[in-house]
Amino acid sequence: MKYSTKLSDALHILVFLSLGTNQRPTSARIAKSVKTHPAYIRQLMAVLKNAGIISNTQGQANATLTREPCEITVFDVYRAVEGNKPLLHWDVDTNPECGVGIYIQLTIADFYQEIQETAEKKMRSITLQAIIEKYYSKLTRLD
Amino acid sequence: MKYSTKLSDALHILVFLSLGTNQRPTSARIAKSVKTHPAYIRQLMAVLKNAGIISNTQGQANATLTREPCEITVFDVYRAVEGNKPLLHWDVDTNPECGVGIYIQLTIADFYQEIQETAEKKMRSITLQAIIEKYYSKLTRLD
DNA sequence: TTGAGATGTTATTATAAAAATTACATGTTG
DNA sequence: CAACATGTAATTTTTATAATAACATCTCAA
Repeated sequence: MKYSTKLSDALHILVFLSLGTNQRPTSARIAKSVKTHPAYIRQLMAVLKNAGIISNTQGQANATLTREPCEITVFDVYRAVEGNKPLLHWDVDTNPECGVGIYIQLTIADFYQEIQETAEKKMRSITLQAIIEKYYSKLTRLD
Repeated sequence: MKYSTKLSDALHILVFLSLGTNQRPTSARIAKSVKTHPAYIRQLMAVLKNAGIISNTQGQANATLTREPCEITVFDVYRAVEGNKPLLHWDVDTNPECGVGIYIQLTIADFYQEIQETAEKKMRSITLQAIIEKYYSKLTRLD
């Protein structure tokens, strides 16, 4: 399949909103920046709105963050756009007849869960604020 | 796309080899346990062999681990089968005309790298030995 | 009140990464 | 030599995702 870039694109949207250019944040303008289709942006924004991360009104291009960038974490956005989809996938379809098969995968699932929690903890520690700051520093000095 | 289960399947193979049943570990037998195609198992085993995790001889079904299960980590297997593929993917194809576009994604890439390293550190801490032990404990008591 | 322009939402199509499968060369052993 | 195994490349199928289309609904200003 294609790789999911939903998290990246959703973060892109949030940074775009934070920058607050003098132009209204229409789905068309954001789509141009992300280089994608406006409808896809609207879909992501609907999800972000549903998760309470942004607010919006139909008919108007007035999307804004519902809270400060320092209070929005990468994990909030990940959960919003990816739901419960994990980073690693165990093999659901093994042979149930073979005792080894299913129990190995269930064991692997346990360890994947540990890896997931570790990654999620890290995601919780990264705020939109941090992303914006690093973005600005990239703009000024080229590091 | 489909989700990759290469890591899970490769770990499955390694546990299968560790268990050391009285039957030879042919790709056909392992495939039956994983419920997949023998050629796919051979492909994964070729990768594991190439990474120095197992040894094998063509024509014989004599695959074995090259080192103790406590010296093989989940990360070793991840690197072997997934190469440099990361857990999270930033959006490579943004608008270069829009300063926001590419620099946001480069910034996101930096933070993804941090998340990646955190997850990899965790993966390094999980050994095949630990998986085998947990597997056995699942077999005996049902937890 | 009407029209331009915006979001909201569903459905369909295209893309791409992965597993499944095929085919066959090559190696091993009895 | 025959049966059976791995090694490997090529092709096909599957499937999660992005792209796109279509249209309802909302907002605002002329």
